[in-house]
Amino acid sequence: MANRKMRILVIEDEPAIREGLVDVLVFHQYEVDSAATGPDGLRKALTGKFDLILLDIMLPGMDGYEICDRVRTEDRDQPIIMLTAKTSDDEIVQGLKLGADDYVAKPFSIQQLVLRIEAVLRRSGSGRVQARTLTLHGIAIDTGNLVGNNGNEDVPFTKREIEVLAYLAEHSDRPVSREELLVKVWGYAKNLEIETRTVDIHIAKIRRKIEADPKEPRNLVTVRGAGYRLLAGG
Amino acid sequence: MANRKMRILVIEDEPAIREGLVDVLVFHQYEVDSAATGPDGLRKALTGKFDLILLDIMLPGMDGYEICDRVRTEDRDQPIIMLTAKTSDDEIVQGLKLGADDYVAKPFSIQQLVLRIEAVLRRSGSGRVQARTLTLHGIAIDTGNLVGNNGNEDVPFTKREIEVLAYLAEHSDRPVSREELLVKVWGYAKNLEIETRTVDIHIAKIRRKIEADPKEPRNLVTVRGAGYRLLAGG
DNA sequence: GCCGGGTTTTACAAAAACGTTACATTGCAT
DNA sequence: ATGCAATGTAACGTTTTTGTAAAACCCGGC
Repeated sequence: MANRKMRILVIEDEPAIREGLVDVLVFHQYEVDSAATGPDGLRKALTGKFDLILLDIMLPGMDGYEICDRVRTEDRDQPIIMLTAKTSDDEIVQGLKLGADDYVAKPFSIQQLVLRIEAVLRRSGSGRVQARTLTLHGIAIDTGNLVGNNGNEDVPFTKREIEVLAYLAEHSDRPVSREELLVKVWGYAKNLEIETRTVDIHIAKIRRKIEADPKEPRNLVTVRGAGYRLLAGG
Repeated sequence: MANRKMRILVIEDEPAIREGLVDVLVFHQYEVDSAATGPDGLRKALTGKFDLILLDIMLPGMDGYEICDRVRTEDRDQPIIMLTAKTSDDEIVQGLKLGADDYVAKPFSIQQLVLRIEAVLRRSGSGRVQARTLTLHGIAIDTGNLVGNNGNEDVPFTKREIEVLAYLAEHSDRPVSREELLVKVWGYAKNLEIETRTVDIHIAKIRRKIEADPKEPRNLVTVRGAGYRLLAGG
């Protein structure tokens, strides 16, 4: 599973959008299949071979909610991203409640969509952290090779550390709580009473690697009462 | 995301249902209290500290309609969801007339109920402090990151301070009393003799952060005898 | 089995936030 | 002006949150 191509199914009736999505995803190194109708999409989805399903809500023959529901009945862990035309909260909430992992409101930017796709795939445990470079104050981190370079020497990171950093980087507009990290990175079930300090420990270790002065962090700051936040830019 | 747990009161006489509801709601991250009789339920409901009340109609001592009515007389905005055993239109209509925000007919699926709860809470907009920017005279406050910026430097806020500011901002058309803040932000029960100055202290601390001259507040003013008021705009 | 890197728990220290008490000050009615 | 109730706030003790060293644990490779 390490480096095989991820398989994505696109269920979308509008030809222009469907073909555009397929092209973009192929360009981004995914293996892509597509369906133009609800029933056809459901049939393909139920083969269970896809790492992710991109699912439009408005479809001829069968709407996205029902497909989502039926696929999830079959496979609780099938990652699904809903494509919703409206931004109505109700619609989004309904989608998420039916088990979608994320939703993207149309019109969406390709970049946005690809980010979400990578996030969902990583979360789903397929374990692929997109190889890229995180540029912080005083250090650049190659998430693919698990190493950083501070201009002086290479600094090795563990996989877990990179996962934490990648998640924080993806949500660098806000602080991320320990609970959220436990759920999204560690895969703990939500709602459990928490009695672990493992997040803090990992943050401390990361800080020792990425901060010139870990006591005065400039990259990975604590927002007391809310969580940790990675400051973008460098 | 600086948010507190939502508080829900369950008023239901049948122990099995009541306890089941409590368990489910606790699991869903709500802070839950319950009452088994009408009078007890009314007493708790009138404390005003709950973001939502789940109210059975058939109750010993006092029926759900009366409770709904009396609670609504006290607080027009108290969100209430009725639990009705019958699906009779009359019953539902009567409940909605009396001001219930929604009704759920027994037997209901948990999923269904949780969806309704979330919908009502979202509509009522109470509780969770959503990330946004409060723009005041001389300072802009990012409630998601718990920091303000006065054009010169970053000013950190605590969670409680942000909750108070957010509540005042939401009701900036009028002064908000200390008691109301204690109920809505601190979660104290209403009608208790007050012997704490903690609200004043927090106001003082907030003023030191948001006012150029805390002695002459321009953003957070005192309305003697009525409470505090946050002046919008900047 | 044993070793070793990575991870988690334990245990304690430090820092920040919180609430109370005590007293000062202000505004308003008389 | 005087008195009283409401408001402001400094200072202190308590609780909660966060930081981190050190020990325990876990698991794959040999």
